[in-house]
Amino acid sequence: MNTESVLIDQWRSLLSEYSRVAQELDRALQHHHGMTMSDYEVLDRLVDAGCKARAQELVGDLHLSQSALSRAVARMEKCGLVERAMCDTDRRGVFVTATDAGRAAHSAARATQLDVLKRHLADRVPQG
Amino acid sequence: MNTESVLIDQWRSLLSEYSRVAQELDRALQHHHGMTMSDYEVLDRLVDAGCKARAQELVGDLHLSQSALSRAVARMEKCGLVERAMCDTDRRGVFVTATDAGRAAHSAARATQLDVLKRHLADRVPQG
DNA sequence: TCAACTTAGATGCACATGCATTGAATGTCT
DNA sequence: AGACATTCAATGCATGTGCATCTAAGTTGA
Repeated sequence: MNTESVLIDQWRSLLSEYSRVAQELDRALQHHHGMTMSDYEVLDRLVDAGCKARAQELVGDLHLSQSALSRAVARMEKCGLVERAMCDTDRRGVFVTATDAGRAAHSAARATQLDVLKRHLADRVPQG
Repeated sequence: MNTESVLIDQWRSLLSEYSRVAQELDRALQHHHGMTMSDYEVLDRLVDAGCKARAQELVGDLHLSQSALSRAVARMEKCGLVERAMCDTDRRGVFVTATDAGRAAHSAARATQLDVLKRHLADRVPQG
């Protein structure tokens, strides 16, 4: 049996599709919102979590290393999209909260994301 | 209808699976062969093309920018995996050829790749 | 209480990437 | 032939990333 070439084909497909969409998405987000795909992911999870979350929680949900998250938050803080706050119960921890501007940016970026996905995931067959 | 959340779910799945596999793959290739995932991709396409190809052709098949390819080839040349040669018919062009060491490295790295894919794509349902 | 260990997050560092530009070679049009 | 545009590949630059490390804070155990 041909398990190996099937695996490789699967991987190549996955890689291809990811690369295609990610490139468009990154470009669009960068161009329209000055935001990385990672930045948007962070903002998105943050909003999902009620616009306030421990950095630690976010790391678990994202495909980013701890240091990458730290810098993403720093970037976004500099842009006024989020704020960092001490955590009372554990002063090692950091609460990240989305500002009004952050929520607005998220909303706008989400529209951009959907637009890109519509154009570049359209040919995907939904899996049974 | 709920097209939008379906799209987003699809994208999140794609991103998740890609990230998981890519991370393992990158780590394994780096650790065992001192090679980037991109380096391996380049070497792989090169072997597919008969161990000799124009840089230009490679760019088309890969998910890399022209500059990234240029540097990947430079890296691999420094490691003795490939060689660059003038192209007679178009002296702007560059032929990239896999050396013996390059072919050996490809073969070894391919085994590593398959190992990772077996362990991390195993739960994928093959599509129709 | 004090020492050893663990955990949260920031940062120095090396490095891969994309964009824009450069320089050379080729093509095209008059 | 000569001027202008296009293409190939390399490179300066800015930036995002992971790894290893650091500091501060919390935890555990004697």
